[in-house]
Amino acid sequence: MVEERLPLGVAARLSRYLQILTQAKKSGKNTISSKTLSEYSSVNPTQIRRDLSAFGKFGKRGVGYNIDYLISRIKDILHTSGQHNLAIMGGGNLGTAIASSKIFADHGFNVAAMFDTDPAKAGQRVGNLVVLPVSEVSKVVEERNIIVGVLAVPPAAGQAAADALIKAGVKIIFNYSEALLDAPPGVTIHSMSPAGELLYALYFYLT
Amino acid sequence: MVEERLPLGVAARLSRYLQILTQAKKSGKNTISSKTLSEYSSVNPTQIRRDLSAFGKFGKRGVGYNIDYLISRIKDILHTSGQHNLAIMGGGNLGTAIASSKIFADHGFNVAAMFDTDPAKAGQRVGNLVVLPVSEVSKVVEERNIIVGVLAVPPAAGQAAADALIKAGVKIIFNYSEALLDAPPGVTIHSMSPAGELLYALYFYLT
DNA sequence: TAGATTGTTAATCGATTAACAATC
DNA sequence: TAGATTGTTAATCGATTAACAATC
Repeated sequence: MVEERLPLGVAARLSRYLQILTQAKKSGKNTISSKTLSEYSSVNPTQIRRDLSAFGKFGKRGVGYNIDYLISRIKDILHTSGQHNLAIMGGGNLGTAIASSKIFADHGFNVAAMFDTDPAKAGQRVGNLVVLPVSEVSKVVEERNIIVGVLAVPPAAGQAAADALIKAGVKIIFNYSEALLDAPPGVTIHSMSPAGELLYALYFYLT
Repeated sequence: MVEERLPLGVAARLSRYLQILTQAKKSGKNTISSKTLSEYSSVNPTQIRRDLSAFGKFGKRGVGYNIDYLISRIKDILHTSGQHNLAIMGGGNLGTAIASSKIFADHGFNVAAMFDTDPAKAGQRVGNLVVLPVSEVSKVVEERNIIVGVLAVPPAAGQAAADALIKAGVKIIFNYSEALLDAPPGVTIHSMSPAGELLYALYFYLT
């Protein structure tokens, strides 16, 4: 079997299916149809069947897809079965909310460190974590093998926080702030854009 | 000029441009090129020029696009110039973070109410807001003309929170929890999926 | 057997990209 | 004038959709 990088759209959709399947499993389901998956993902059911059947016959006609099996197959396709460590920049409400939720843990992402520029916050506990000063980013990122940095800081502090992570060797920056960030080649910036998505949803409501 | 609903992709991209332009303006820029917009949006520059030129000649050759002008043109196209009220369900860390940020305010969304199921939280202040009990959702949604509900609750409480909003007449649910939600026709559920997006970013890092 | 749902085809539509003349 | 960037074309590729036989 030839290993080629998936088209952007396919990788994005498979990631989305994986997230939905993980939740569906939690709610006690064992199988799921392309129709149900379509309702939760806003992807056309034919498209879903096409995406999956490109890699093998994963489903059972008349029944649907076995959730556990489909999760393991998609993880294989995306090469994302492992555990990965991430660091959160910002120990405020947002950083605390992210650290406390299982949203990343469910997919093998371990919150391995939390940093804050405020000296008064250093040493405070947030769940199992102790907030560290930004001066320790480089050391900790290397020691704990952190490849993903999550920005949960005010927009004005976004670029500085990103720079500290990048300098330390982090390769993927997940930006929860609305700041526009610059990064060198080889570093991926992924910005959440809730306001943009809300504008989009509103457009279809208004028209 | 014929008023037709935009294709999904076009509306999504225009919303994204609008969000980036709003940030770029804040950083003091007056003009922006399709190349720069491309770097921040991950949309091909030719695609951006095509999206915009479908509605008129908004740019200046050799210079780029005037940011203020482009913002006002895109708002016209998306019919999103007005002010809209939203309610946040959940007065925890996430709800507080959303209420405190300007991420929605920049785009004309006003956080008009915050609710929590915890009676101990009712009456507490979060910024300019007073946390209200869930029993008041229907009354407040009507009084304050709220059309968007933002879910910032634990996954197990997601469906109940959504149901309360929908019953009250909210038409757009913006889901920050990882819960899978069911909604009747006419109600749009828009779920954030940070874990899914992170899996996607990781795939391209690993391959 | 009857009902449901997959896997697959075929046709259409929108997205992507390179290239370049027009023009600021 | 020189450099930069838009607006636009043309060609290719991927997404979308309806439809339906296969089969659980």
